[in-house]
Amino acid sequence: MCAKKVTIREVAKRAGVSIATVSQILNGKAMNFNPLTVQKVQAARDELGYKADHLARQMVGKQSKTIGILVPEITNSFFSTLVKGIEEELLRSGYISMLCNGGFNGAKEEKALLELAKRGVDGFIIASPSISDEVLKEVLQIKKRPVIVLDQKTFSERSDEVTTDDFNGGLLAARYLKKMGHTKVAVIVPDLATVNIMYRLQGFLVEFPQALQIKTELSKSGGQAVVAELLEQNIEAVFALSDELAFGIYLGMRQKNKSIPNDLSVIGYDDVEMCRYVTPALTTVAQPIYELGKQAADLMIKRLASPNSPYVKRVLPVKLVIRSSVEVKI
Amino acid sequence: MCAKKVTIREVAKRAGVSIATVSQILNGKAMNFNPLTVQKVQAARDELGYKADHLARQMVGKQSKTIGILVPEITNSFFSTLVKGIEEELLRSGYISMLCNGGFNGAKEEKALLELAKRGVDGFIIASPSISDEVLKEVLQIKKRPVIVLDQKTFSERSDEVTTDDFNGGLLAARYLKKMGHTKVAVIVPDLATVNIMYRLQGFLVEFPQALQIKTELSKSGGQAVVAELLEQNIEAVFALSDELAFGIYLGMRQKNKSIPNDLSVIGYDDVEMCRYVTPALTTVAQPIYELGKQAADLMIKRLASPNSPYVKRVLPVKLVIRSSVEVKI
DNA sequence: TTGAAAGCGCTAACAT
DNA sequence: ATGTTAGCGCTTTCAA
Repeated sequence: MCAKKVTIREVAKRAGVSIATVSQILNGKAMNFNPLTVQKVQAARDELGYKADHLARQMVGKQSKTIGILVPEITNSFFSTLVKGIEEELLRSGYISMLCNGGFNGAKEEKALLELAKRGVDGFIIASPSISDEVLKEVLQIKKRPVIVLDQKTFSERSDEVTTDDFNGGLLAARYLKKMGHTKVAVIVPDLATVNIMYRLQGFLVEFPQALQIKTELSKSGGQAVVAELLEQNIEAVFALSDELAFGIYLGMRQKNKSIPNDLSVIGYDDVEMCRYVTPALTTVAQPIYELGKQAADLMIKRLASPNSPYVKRVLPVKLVIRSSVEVKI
Repeated sequence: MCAKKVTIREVAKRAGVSIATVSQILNGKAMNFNPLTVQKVQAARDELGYKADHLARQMVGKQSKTIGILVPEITNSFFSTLVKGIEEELLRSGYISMLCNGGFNGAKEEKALLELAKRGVDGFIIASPSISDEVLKEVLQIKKRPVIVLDQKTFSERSDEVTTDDFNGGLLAARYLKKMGHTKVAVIVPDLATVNIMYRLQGFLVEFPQALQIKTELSKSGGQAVVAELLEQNIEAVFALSDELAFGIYLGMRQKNKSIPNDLSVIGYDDVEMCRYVTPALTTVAQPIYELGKQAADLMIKRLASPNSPYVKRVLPVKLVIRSSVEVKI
């Protein structure tokens, strides 16, 4: 009812002890105190509904229990489910997420990171291909706060890391295409290449070293733009390095009155939710995106708990999900 | 380079003035000071690269420049673009977003809101159908922090509000269907009905009072589940109260080997990005989702600037986007 | 076993 | 025009 904030002082007064005692007892050091005192303090706290003020606490150097998250584009299904995974795992441990959207824009990302740092986040989870190492280092150095780099880019040797098995993903896609009897294949390569995407490509090229490589933007419209060339070159099957790209190809094909998979087989990457709903349903390499987020959060929580343990790298498995966008030619 | 935090004291020393002077000058009260002093202080700040500590500032009762955002499901395209709009507008004014995902779960939402409150957010932007009024009020009362309720639910008369013209949206959909010659129509109604969705329905029913109403969950799988009944009842055209629902219907239809729009016309709501990429491209009522987010953020910023101005309600226009999922029968 | 007191970095009222 | 000082709510030595 009454909106007054109850402070530690009131609890102390009510319990008839000093504020120091209250602080101690309420912070896990109860064992050093007379059980009776403990009792009184806890009772007082409960009666008054006392909750320690987060901000005051941070000021004295405690954790903020807040993690900064930076993604390039929350609107992208991949990142939104990633964020969901992170956010849920974090909240479970009492951490909260501060989200920033970098928009693939270096300057904005830097600003966002700085703002996050100002608010005293305990750590950063960063998934952004365009963030530069220098910015990262700069932000990092302001205070010794842990960073977890996700998927998009390797960050030297100074952080934990979670990735998926990109190389294998590429391989899986290629093998499937080969098995289905395709030989004249292409792969769409983003102009803004990141480490993990390159691994996918490498995996793919193991089976199809001669594959036609077409560069474009890693987005729906990027995919759409590439259809003309695909058709000109008489490509049978194309490996899109992301589902987004594949969806763009779908649209491009429809606009040219061509059909998938008759006129062109396409295989995507990510296994975003919409893959099932698109026509024909998109065959794709599934990354455990939600799990990726959870793992990242988990790593962060562990790191915060023991800041000096050696850096960890986790790699999550991928798998092929066969649906209807690849023609069976044999 | 050096990770030490530079405090106001060092700036003061360097400039040869007191910390109070520094604080004043750096907080817009420079006009009361000797230009020379101002000069010195600013120089000192720049040389040292001083940035006021956010937390210390908050402690003395300043704003945190942080807004708490609660959405039910960030994974949903509608909410992710909403969040993007909010986040971008906020960041532009130096505010940062703390995002929580409610997951349509009252308890989790409450927890999230409480965590946000603990971190001293200046205000809340809440878009969640399942949040109860009591929880909202409770959180609100802890401190007098403004709330903006978005879309999903009206929150008594104690907050600003942004919505879109839902009634008109429903009307638009109905009129189009009628104009295209459809008479045997259905509308999918979510079992968890929110105010704005009800308006859509009402608008639709103006033109089709006798429309078949089918209840289901407001999600892709909800849409999928409803296809059987649609077919049984020989419905010609269906109004899905959200694009998600429509996508579900697409899948359901494909599974039954039926085609859209030949066997069933469908019209969606929201105009999520995927509408263009789905086959056939989905005709839908477009809400300016991104704009909705921006407006909400804008409202919040204004409210924070003048806490006592009268509450505002903005309603944004919607429009019909005609694509290929409705059959032209005339 | 408990309490007094010194900050954390900043702002704002009050002196000078 | 500028400096002094008292907090904000909490944690943490250090003494008692």
